[in-house]
Amino acid sequence: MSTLLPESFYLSKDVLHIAKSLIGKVINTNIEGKFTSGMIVETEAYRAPDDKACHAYNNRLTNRTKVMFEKGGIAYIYLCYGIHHLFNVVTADAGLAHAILIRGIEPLDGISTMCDRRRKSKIDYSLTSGPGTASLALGITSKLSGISITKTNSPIYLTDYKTFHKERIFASPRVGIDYAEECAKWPWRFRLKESPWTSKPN
DNA sequence: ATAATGATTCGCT
DNA sequence: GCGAATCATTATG
Repeated sequence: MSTLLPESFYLSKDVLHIAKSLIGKVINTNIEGKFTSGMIVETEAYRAPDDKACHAYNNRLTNRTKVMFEKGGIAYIYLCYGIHHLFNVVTADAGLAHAILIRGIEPLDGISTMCDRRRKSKIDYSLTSGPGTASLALGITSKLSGISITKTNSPIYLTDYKTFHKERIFASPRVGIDYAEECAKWPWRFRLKESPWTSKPN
């Protein structure tokens, strides 16, 4: 059996370290009576105040970003391009706006439910690769932003699963953040090497 | 109160 | 490869 990731997991280390550690962990969702889960294969770290790509750059505090300033172990979910609900894990102590975007998962349980939500008749590699589609397949919406992810009775929680050697985790620049100038080059995107469930290489 | 925009995806070429 | 879809969030008046 896999064990629940405790709150201390999100507080003990730097967000970059935790982003790497999340590769191989499992995200479980229990939403609208349906249980789904998948192994995380791709993440990106966002770290205020000096990361221009982070919504909370320079500790900008708004109604949306305030969730990131809370203590680690909760979900930060927001709508992008008016269509996609992107799921992030908040880390670090209260006052530090650090978060990790989940960009890709490998489906494990509830695959038929995920296909329904994605309006696909059968499973393929596009089912959960990419932050918007992964959230959709798992049933995650922005209404759930701010909830705890460290309780098994929560609609979203993470569990331990596999540990990969660091040689199998590939770091590269983040995508979709050209506006962030020099920060756009920082290798804060982490992928499981040779996993077909990640979005394509940069 | 209003207007601009984006941590994306999908369908067409 | 390119562009549209589509709306909460944000900054500004």
